[in-house]
Amino acid sequence: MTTQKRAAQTRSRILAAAAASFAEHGYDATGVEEVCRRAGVSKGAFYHHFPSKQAVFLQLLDQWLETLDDQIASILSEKEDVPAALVTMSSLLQQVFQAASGQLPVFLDFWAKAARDPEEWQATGAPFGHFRDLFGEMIAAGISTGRLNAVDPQVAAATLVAFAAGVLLQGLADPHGADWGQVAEEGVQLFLIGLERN
Amino acid sequence: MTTQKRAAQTRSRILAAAAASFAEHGYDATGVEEVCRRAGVSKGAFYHHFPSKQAVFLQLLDQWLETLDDQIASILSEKEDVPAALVTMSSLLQQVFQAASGQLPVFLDFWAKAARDPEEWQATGAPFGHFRDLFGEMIAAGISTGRLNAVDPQVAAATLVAFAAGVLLQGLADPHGADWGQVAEEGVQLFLIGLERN
Amino acid sequence: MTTQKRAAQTRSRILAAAAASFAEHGYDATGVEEVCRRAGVSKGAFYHHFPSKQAVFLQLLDQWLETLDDQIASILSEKEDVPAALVTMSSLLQQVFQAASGQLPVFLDFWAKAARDPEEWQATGAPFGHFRDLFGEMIAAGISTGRLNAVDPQVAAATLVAFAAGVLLQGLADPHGADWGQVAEEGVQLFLIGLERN
Amino acid sequence: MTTQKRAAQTRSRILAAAAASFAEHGYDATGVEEVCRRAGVSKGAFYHHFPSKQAVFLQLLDQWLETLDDQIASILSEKEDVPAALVTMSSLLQQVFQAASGQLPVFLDFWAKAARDPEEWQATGAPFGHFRDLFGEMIAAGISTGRLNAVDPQVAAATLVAFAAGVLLQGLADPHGADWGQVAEEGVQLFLIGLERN
DNA sequence: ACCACCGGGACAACCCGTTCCT
DNA sequence: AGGAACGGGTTGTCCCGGTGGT
Repeated sequence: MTTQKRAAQTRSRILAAAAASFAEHGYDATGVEEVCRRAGVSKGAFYHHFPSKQAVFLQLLDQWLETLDDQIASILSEKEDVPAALVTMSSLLQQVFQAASGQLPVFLDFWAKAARDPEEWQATGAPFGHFRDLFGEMIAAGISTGRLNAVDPQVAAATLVAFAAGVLLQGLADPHGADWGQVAEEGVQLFLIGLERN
Repeated sequence: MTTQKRAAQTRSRILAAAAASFAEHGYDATGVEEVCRRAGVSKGAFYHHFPSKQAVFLQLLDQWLETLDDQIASILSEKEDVPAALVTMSSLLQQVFQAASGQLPVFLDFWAKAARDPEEWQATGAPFGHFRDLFGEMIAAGISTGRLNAVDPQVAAATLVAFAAGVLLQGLADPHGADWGQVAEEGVQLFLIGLERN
Repeated sequence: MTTQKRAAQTRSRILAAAAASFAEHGYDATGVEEVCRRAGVSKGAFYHHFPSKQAVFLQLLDQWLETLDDQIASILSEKEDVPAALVTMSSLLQQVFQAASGQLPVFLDFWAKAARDPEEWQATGAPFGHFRDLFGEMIAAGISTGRLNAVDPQVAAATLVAFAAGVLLQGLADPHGADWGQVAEEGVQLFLIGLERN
Repeated sequence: MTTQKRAAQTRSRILAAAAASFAEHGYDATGVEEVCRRAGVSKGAFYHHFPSKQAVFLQLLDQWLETLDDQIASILSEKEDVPAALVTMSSLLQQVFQAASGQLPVFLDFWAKAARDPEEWQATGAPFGHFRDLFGEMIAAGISTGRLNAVDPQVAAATLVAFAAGVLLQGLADPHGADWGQVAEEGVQLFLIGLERN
């Protein structure tokens, strides 16, 4: 039993080390050796727990997506007023940006790979579509309660997600080029004007 | 003279080969050798014309940015009606997506690097900020002509650019996950409702 | 008792799995892991029963040599007519070739190592010399009974063994390059003409 | 020109170093790094001249086969008396064994690989069949001149080659187990008795 | 000036046989 | 007997400099 615990610990140390290294230099520029050094394990241990470097990459993404999913779901469940929930979302953007700011570039690495290899996309990228659905349901709910105009919920959701992704994208490469928190908030407001009934 | 022409041709063949290779496998996964093979030149020629692989990459980006800049500027100058110009923009998105769809992933490669290494890469990335300024000016003009509400032009511009970038981003990885052309068009419409006066 | 039986079973499963794997990919190209997977045991078990991969290899060779020894000895004891026994041998060649054809390449692996590293490997390889002695005795017997010419029994035996080994060797790499069964039989006949009295 | 000469030199130094290393430790146990160290070149140079370790292996085999081919062909052309030529061959065996004794184990490495992979066999092993044909023609010639009995030339040739290969094989692993020179000579004599007319 | 080839050497990911602890 | 951990070793690829010929 102790050995299993040790194994789990080793596993998570590798994951943590990989997360840090990937965030620092990017996926490609990070060698397995560095991850091992950082985790304090041998290469043998690394390849005992993971079949490849890519496997830990995808594993990390899975973890993060799950976390993000939980955060979003909790916001959606708390608020019953749809417009207010959307505004809350905009502040989530800021949180995401600050909390995971170090790890966000890793998403870019992944995205760049996924854009070229559809298989890789489906392996882990597909859950992203889930976000669109979540927003879509939220907006559909807003429409049915009469709080929002009768737009196509899917399109509106895609618009929203696109906006959020774009804000992150720009904030990533040019953190001080604008007040991205303000942009997130006011952008959503702008969007809401077109969406809200009257 | 002939020599110079040959040289220029070699240069551009290298650039074209690099563009194709980068688009196919990504910057990191593309070897100088492959570029040379594709361009039909030797490595000696490659390093005679460019100091490094990265230099080719940045050169390519410069070219594309310039092209994009021209396209946008021409749209902005033609239309004097700001809201209509914005809608036209949304169709530009589709054009960009279809025309340069193969080369868009390269932007991601670049962005991922720029997000990490401010020094080297951001020199070329800076022009992206220029787009925001262009939009900002356009919106400011719309406000002064009374066509748009008195919002902060910079924030509104950032919002629009973010939206555009986000649409591209999603369309890149998941081309069939939604009708991105429709999203682009209707998304802009949505924002316009909030922007337009009355 | 049950424990001992289980242990013996595990041992033989490892040996069988190793035999199959070695035959398939060769000694060097076969990993201990594969053998374990195939045998359905853990690496711990493997190294509990055998001190090293090489030990398994040598053990397998021992087994096979013993088997071969028995086969040859039984043929030699049955026939009292020496020339006839030799002809029977030639059919044994075919049997060997067909029955153990999968395992013959392993002998090559062994031979290649033994040719280089006299210390470790030759201990097991030595029994091969035993075959020559067996043949030598047989031929000496044939001479003393007057059935064979008075040749040097050792040299004649070495000649026959060399011929047999050579047929196997060629048949191994080029099974369809000739009818090796025919070659074995007629080759022995040819040598017999030189050996037989009158 | 000078650079081309240097390149050719580098190439042959790599081949020589590889030959020596392979002979010493065997193909598998020899690392590319060791070959490079021995040749005094970098890995870059190695992989500039050869696409893989296996490629230099096959190249070496080609060279050796060619040499052997020449030796055999010269013997065959000098002697017009077939039986005498065969006896001369038996002394060639000794020469081969002594001259190339260091490199012979490499043949075993190759043979072991070729026995498992038919493709590899055809790449370089096929020429071995050529030897059989050479002997076959020689024996056929002997038959037509009335010096040899009317045996199947192909079978007789295969027998001869098998004998030769077997002698080498045994001499390789057990150089002092017998006087292989004597075995070669007397074995051929024995064989000739069965072959020669009257 | 332009180009071609040769060469350098660091480093990549991955896998190996084996040991140790439970 | 199970399986986690070790760490050195494998081949092959990378980007780039240097040197000489056109």
